[in-house]
Amino acid sequence: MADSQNNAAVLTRLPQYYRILRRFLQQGIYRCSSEEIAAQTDCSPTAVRSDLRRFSGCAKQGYGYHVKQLYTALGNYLGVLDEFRAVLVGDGAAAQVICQHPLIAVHGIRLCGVFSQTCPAPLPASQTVTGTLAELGAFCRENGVSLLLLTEPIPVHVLDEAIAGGVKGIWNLSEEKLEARDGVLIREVHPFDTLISLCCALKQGEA
Amino acid sequence: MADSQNNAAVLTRLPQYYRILRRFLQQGIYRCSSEEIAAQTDCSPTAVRSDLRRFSGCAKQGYGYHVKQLYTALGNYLGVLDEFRAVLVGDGAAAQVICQHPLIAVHGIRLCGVFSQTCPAPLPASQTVTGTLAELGAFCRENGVSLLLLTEPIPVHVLDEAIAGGVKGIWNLSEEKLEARDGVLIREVHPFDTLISLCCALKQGEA
DNA sequence: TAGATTGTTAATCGATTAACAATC
DNA sequence: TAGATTGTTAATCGATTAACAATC
Repeated sequence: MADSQNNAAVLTRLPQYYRILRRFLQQGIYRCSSEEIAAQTDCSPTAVRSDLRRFSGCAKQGYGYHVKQLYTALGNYLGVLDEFRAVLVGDGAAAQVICQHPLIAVHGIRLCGVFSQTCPAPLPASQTVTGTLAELGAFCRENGVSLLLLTEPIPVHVLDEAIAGGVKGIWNLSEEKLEARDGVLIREVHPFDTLISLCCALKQGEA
Repeated sequence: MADSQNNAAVLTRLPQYYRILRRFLQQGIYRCSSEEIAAQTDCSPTAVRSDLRRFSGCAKQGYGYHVKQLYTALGNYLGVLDEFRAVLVGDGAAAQVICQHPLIAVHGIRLCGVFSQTCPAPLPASQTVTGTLAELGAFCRENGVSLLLLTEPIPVHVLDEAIAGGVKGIWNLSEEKLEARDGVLIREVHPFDTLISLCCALKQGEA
């Protein structure tokens, strides 16, 4: 209701703001204006204000935004404070990289397990379980896992088991496209696409 | 000239098409329609046709697109066939993950070196040099490196040396924002933003 | 020729911004 | 009060789409 501004474009920017606010907090900045946020992004101050309108409880006219309040409100809105349980399908290197991210290392997502065709080596200093794909479905069910992070393709029947085990969202970093399924949200993620567009820009007149 | 359709939105889609066409080729599909491409993406067939208009040499009315030709033309346009030389700044795990991507493993980008505060372990079965950040600038100059892939923040003076050494584009996967510099293209990449938006969608009514 | 599918335009849709009133 | 900055609207801008002509 009245969430008319809940469009796709806004939803790509809210996580950016979240990141920027976290940096502000780390730097001891507790108050900021839409202009200061905009300077860290590609958007205009007007766009920032328009996006953050729904969090107007964290702002005062003439003063700006209360960073801590806004960070919390945003985190709450984005579901990041819910500590969703996740499982990674991928090899040890991918797991190590992903574990380092603040969203997992600090808070937001709780990475409960890492699974692969052959069981990955245990992660250093972590209580994350490792196992083979055959164990994935049961593990999801027993541990209330709702998120699946894919860095490599998995067989369809393994995916079916995970979904049967309660997985509701899939973050797919692999090259293989997943087909849509009822009741399951899928995000195909392709970071290398931006590297290609960088090459393109580099090739066309250097600037 | 007459490149009026060269807007940002199109440039985010061309790498997608490139990926999809590669998959088609792997599957032995040598001809496809705009509808078949669109089915693999979030866009409409009309959008695909409009985007690919500039490659009309690879299409025939009533027939569709010639996959091989279009793949090559796209790769050429995107600069991916130029085999830019790149250096990665990051630890061994990040390097291992990034090396596996077809853009680097197969063709497109030539990863010449991996550098970090402490020298990373050599990559398995690869001629990629490893070294410490102190060696980065000289290495870039001596090896014609034009791309810097960052998976962790680097000290400003190291970045300066790399740029002085000829780096023209930076693909920044780290959390630290880089400030703009003349003559250097920077892409800030945040794959985890999509994971956050997935959490958000998951939190709001499951669907 | 009939069928298929691109190329292209004009209309629609949605997102961004400029400007300023509201208010701290 | 004066200065700053949000909140909000109306205008602009740009991207998407529907529809169909062109043509293989």
